[in-house]
This record gives sequence, structure tokens and C-alpha cells, in this order.
Amino acid sequence: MSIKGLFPIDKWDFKSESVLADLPAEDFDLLTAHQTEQVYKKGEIIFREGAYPAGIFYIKAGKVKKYKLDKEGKEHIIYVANKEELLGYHAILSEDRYPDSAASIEESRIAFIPKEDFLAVLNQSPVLNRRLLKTLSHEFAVLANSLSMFAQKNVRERLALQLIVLREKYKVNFKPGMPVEINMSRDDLANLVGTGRENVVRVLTEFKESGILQTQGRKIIINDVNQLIIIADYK
Amino acid sequence: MSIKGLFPIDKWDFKSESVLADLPAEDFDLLTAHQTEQVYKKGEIIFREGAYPAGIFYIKAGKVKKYKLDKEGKEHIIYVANKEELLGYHAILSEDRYPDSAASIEESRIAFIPKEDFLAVLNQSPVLNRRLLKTLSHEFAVLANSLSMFAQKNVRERLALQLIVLREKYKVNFKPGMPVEINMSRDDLANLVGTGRENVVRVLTEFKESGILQTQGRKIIINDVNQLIIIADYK
DNA sequence: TGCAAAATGTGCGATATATCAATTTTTAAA
DNA sequence: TTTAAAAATTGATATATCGCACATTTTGCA
Repeated sequence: MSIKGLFPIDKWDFKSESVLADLPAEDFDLLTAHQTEQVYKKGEIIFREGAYPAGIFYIKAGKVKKYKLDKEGKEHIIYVANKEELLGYHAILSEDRYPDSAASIEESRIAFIPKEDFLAVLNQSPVLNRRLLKTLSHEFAVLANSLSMFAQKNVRERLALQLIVLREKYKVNFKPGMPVEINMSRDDLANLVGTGRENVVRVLTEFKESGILQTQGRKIIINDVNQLIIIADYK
Repeated sequence: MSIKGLFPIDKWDFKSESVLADLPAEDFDLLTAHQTEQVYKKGEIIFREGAYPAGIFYIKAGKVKKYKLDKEGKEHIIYVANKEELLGYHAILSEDRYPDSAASIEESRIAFIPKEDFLAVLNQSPVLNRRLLKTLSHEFAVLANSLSMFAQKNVRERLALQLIVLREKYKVNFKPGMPVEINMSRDDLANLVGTGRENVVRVLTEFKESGILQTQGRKIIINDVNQLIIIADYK
């Protein structure tokens, strides 16, 4: 029953969809009519799991972690959202409370769009509907991928994978061809990979010794992505 | 930064949304105009990861597993879909290939609806649009929950949780008040929990000795769901 | 620039889980 | 009902990862 690697889907496609790009001007204007902008300092919470949503967020600059807390308060980061991504719309669409929390992992500039405006545009814009359906099903596929990776891969492989993904997200800050620096705390990285800080450090040291990457304080500089791809995809 | 259990979301809400229920008759008729029905024997594959979608599937009777294979062919079950659920629409909405495979875990009767009909209704039906957006964001929340459970819970806790979920799915086959029998191979169960068959057996034995459940051959009869909830939610 | 607090890194024993091999039970087909 | 194949179970051992305690470095602020 187990066919080996038939039609493998491209696991390295992590591009995030921009929901708002190319929206008809009319829709875009209505959507942004009452937006308010706010700067979130590093670590500041944007919304909390279980709270009722009052609107959606649009990241104009910075990076945001979406995470869940377990009973002991330990967080697991589900996703790192980059600038130009939309945030917190799942709760409104599912007519429920936030399924996860969000906080900035670096100083971020974020616009808030009231729920009413979002729903108003949703009711009149087939383009936004279609865009959201596409984004949501893409997100679903990415999440399903993360889930099975968790089930099937070890810490080393998961970390390699996350470094590849993060590299894409941090790329925008650096000139093409220049080495990309990932600036993320070991704790956040560990919570993303689903392990402890110590284990992340251990594997990073190993990668450093293999010449795959360098570290400068907290910064991680990726030298050899291909090597990471081989590790992440190995098993 | 870690606030303990503030606004905990209800982790035990696993009800699946019925996308097609209460759809306007006009839309429903168009959707089902060219449907073809087929019986899938236990274990038969419905679609494969990476293939291009030709339509969507509606489970009229039976149960279906959605899964991903790793390089060695070991499968990880992402989700068990029950009757009356829609299948395979993510790929069409994301304009991509199937992100996972689907196969029946018991004899199932499944209708196939061609892509064209689905898209035609999607273009004209605000209700279907809204319904799909809601379903997708709900699914996303459930999946995100599974992901963080994987990161935070051990095999024992994950198995307890899956037994609770499966009990809900198998409930429909039994009279209210009657003990629910879960009829699933240990292999499928292990692939759902993300571990090996042997480990599932060991934990099941433990549960059996605690009086939480009984087994009759392959069947698992849950006696004490509350105990399972305590275990699954413990950490 | 200097200092305290926070973050990072290291060693090691404890533990959960994976993995292999062998046995027993169940299932389904003749 | 018999029987062979498939599935489930048990036991033993290997391995990855966890999590504590502690040392070191980095960071941000006065």
C-alpha cells in the first residue's frame, strides 16, 4: 500500500500569498477606510488565543509569530508571518474565537482593519472571496506538511527545514546574492521546531562545524542552503 | 511572556462542518448534476498526493483517511473524514495539486463531482463561498491544534486524544447511550498518532488495564471517555 | 563605557520512544 | 471447519531527546 515517493509535491514552496495585492481599488479603499496603524515592540502581543476578534491585521513591516500555549505556558510557534501578510482573519471567517495567539518577534508596524469593513468588502467582492479561498487552502497545505514533518522527522531535520523557511522570510532584508542573516532568539527557534533551546543549540553547533552556517551572537548566517535541503529531505 | 491558560479554546470541539447542508436548491442541483457514485473497498486509494485534481468527492457512507507518505513510504494520517464530508477541494481552490492522499479505511460510497461543476457553482453562489471560507478556517484551526499537540504531547496523550476524536466519528454507527466501538487497524491508529504499531499496542494495553477501554480483536470499546480527556489534557 | 540581566552554550544522567525479533491471535478464504 | 496469511502482541535492546545544573557570552540600558 505504500508507494514510494510517487508524484512528490514541492516541499520547498513556502511563498506566502499576498491577499491584498491587486485587489480592485474600490474594494481596497473600502477595506482600508478606517484602518489604524500601530507599532508593536519586540515581543508585544497582538491578539490572544480564545479572544473574540474585532478585526484583522495587516503587517506593513516586521515579523510576527503565531503560536499556541500549553497548560504550563510553554509556547509552540505555528507560523512566522512576514510583512505584507494578513493576520487574524481565520477567527472572523470561522465565526469563532482566535485559535492561536500572535506577537511580534521584531519591531513591527501593523494596520488594524475593523471587522465590519472586512465583512462588508467580503460581501461584495468576488475577488476577495476567491483570493481568501486560495490563500486558506494554500495555508492548509503548508500546515498539513508541517504536521506530517513533525510526525516523521527528527529535531535535526526539522531545524534544517525551518532554517530554509526562515531564510526565505529574512531574504527581503538583504541584497540578492548577499548571505542572509536570520535574527531570531534560540528560544523562538526552539518553539518553532518544537523542542528545547538546548537541542537547537546543539544542532546549530553541529551545522556550524559542517560549514553549513555561521553564527554571530544571535544571528545565524546561512552559507549552504543546499546542504540544509539535503538534511531536511533526507528521510 | 507566557501567560498560563488564559482564555483556553475548547480543544474538544471536533465537529466537522457539513459544507453542502442547506445549500440553496439551485446550487445543490447544479453541483450534483453530473455526479457519479462509486464504492471504494477498504484500503482503496481515492486520490494521490501530487496529482492534479479533476473534481471533488463527497462521502455518502464510510470513512476516509487523508495522509502523507514520507520517502520511505511510511504514511502519516492527517485526518479521518467521516460520511457527509467533502474531500479534495483544497487542491482546486489553491489551484495546485493534491497536498495529500486519500484512501478509504472501510468500505465507502463516494460521489465524484467534476471540477467544472464545482467551479461553476462557486462563481455564482455567495452561500457556497461563505460556507467554504468558514469550513476552511475551521479546518485550519483544528489542524493548528493537531500540530501544537504533536509538538507538546507524548504518545500516550496523543493516543488518548485521537481515541476521543475517533469515538465521535464512530458514534454515528451506534445507538445513543450504547458503548461506541472503534474499528480501526493498529497500523492506521499508529499512523494517526504518529508512532509505531507496537507503541500503540503498549499504551492500549495500559488503558485496558486501567479500565478505560476494552478490546475485542481489532475493535476498541471506550468505557470511560472522561479518563481519556484527563490524560489527553493533562500536560 | 561599564554593569546587570538576559540570553546562549555545554555536560550529563534520566526517560520516552524507536526498532528488531519472535510469538500469539485474528481474520478471511478455501 | 480448516488453514494459511495477516495482524496484533510481547519482550528486549538501542537511540534520540529531554531537562536539569551550571558556565559563558551577549545585550541593552544607565
